[in-house]
Amino acid sequence: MSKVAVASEPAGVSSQGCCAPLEAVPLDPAHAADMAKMFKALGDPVRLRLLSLISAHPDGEVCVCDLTDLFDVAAPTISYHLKLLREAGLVDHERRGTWVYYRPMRERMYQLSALLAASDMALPVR
Amino acid sequence: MSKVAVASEPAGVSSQGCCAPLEAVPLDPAHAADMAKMFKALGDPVRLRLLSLISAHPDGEVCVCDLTDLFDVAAPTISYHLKLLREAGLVDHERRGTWVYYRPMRERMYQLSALLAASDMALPVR
DNA sequence: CCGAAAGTTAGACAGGTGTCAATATAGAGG
DNA sequence: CCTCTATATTGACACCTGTCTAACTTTCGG
Repeated sequence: MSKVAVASEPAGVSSQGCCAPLEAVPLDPAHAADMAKMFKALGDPVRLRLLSLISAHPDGEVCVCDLTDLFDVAAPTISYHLKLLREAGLVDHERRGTWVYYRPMRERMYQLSALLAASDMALPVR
Repeated sequence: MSKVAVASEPAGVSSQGCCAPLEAVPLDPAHAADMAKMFKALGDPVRLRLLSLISAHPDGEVCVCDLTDLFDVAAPTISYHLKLLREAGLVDHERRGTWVYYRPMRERMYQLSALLAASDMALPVR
C-alpha cells in the first residue's frame, strides 16, 4: 500500500481554515537526502556536461584525456567534478594503463528519472 | 572565459523545442546551464521534499501554511527555498487571501526526467 | 632506474549558500 | 484606521563550492 489514504479535501477556496491534512508525506527525509545528493551533483553545468558526455559515448565509457580538452577549466577541476559524480553514485571509473575511463551508472540515473516522472513524486512512502 | 554565455532566461517557460546535433555534442553548454539550474534547485533535501509535497498533494496545490510545520527550519527559510524552486521554474504560486498556494510545473519536471531517462542523455526530440 | 605523461590530491581563496532574527508587506476583520 | 495572521524580504554570519597552482602518484618507454 503505497500512498496512504490522503483524505482529499477540496479546499478549493480560502473559506475557513487553510487546506488539507497533508500527512501522507511522499518522500521521507532520509530518501530525500540521498536523492538530493545526486541532484546536487547534476546541479553544475560542468558536471552535467561531463555526465552527458560519458553517457552519450558510443563506447560506453570515456577516457578522461578526451574530456579535459572540451572544457575551459583546468585538469584538476575536471578531476574534482568527476570525483563528485563518483561520490554521488552517478559514474564508475577504472584505470587501464596510464589512462582512466569513466562509465555512467544508468540504474542510478534512471532512479532520478523515475522520481521526476512520477507525476506525484510519490514513490517511497513514509 | 569559461562560463558559457547563459543568456539568463530564468524560469523560462518554453523550453521544449530543443534537441541537438547530438552525434557530436550530446548536451550543448547553454542547454546544460539551463538544466543544471533546475537540478541545482533539487539538490537540497529541504527543497526536494518541498517539491515532493507540492507535487504529491491531491489538490494539485499546497498552502505554505501546511508546509512550514513539516520542517525543522524557520518560516523564512521555507520561504527562501520556495523562491529558489520558483526561480528554477519548477513551481508556480498564487496568492488567495491571506494564504499563498504553490503548484508544481510538471512540464519542467518531465523535461529533467526525460533527459535522465534517455540512456545516452540525448535531449528529447520535439 | 629515469624521466615523461595522465590523473589525483593538497592548499588557498573569492564567491555562493542556507539559516536565523528582525522587519516589512498584504489581506481579513473588526 | 488598527490589529492580527500569513509570507516575504533584509542583513548578518558560518560554512560550503568551484577554481587555480603546486606537488604527488601511477604507469609506460626506454
